[in-house]
Amino acid sequence: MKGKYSSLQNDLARFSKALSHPARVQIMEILLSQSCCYSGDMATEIPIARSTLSQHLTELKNAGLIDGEIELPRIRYCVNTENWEKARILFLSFFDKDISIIDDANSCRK
Amino acid sequence: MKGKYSSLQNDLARFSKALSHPARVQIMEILLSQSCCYSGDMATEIPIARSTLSQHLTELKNAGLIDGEIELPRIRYCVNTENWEKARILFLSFFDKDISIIDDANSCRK
DNA sequence: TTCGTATTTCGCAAAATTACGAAATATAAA
DNA sequence: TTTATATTTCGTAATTTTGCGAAATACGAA
Repeated sequence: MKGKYSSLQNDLARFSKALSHPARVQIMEILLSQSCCYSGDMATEIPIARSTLSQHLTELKNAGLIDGEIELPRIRYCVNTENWEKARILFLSFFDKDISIIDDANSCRK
Repeated sequence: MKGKYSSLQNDLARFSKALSHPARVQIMEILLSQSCCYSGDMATEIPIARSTLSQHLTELKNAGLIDGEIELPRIRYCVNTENWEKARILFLSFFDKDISIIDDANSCRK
């Protein structure tokens, strides 16, 4: 009782925080729908300044949900599939107590 | 092209924000596991001051995820099942995107 | 009425978030 | 070397979040 939060609670909160801004939701939707994307291409779709977009990309990167590969002068952003799957499992088990999907995911993992 | 965010994006961000703190994740877990709960009972499990807990409960209430029924001097909190289902559907559809797209992403990676 | 209980609201402070434009960075192309 | 391009980092500001303890609130019981 009254101990620290569990690591699952912290992980779910961390991923939730990463998705707690509509710009970041849109970024993930773009990356999920078209494999990879450059920051500039997203900037034409998302209604914020490029420097602000860059900050949101950094936050998603820090949360582990995306990776950025440098192809100067551009940077190619992609979903980090391993952590995306981790987040997916966390949210599915949080919202849907039917565990079968999670067991499948675990059995496919590495 | 650079329009406002869609209502689905805003809704998902709003629910994500509600779950973006481990205390609020724990609150939802408690309420989901035992239908309803009094603030004081949660206070014995969650490692924050009662006044801070009250703030988190208010945030979850504002996000629509929980309701509070007054039974003075206590308040009985319950999951708002309608909005919980709404959030559940949003998250499930967000995370259930076709994974093959992600495989494409890997195959096109330099 | 007074006391006890449960919870919130208030007042405050520290820290984080969000946002923008300007400047810096790093490379390829001319 | 100079120029163009894509993106980030810097500097700054406004707002929000998180946290606590003290005080307020509302009721039932003594």
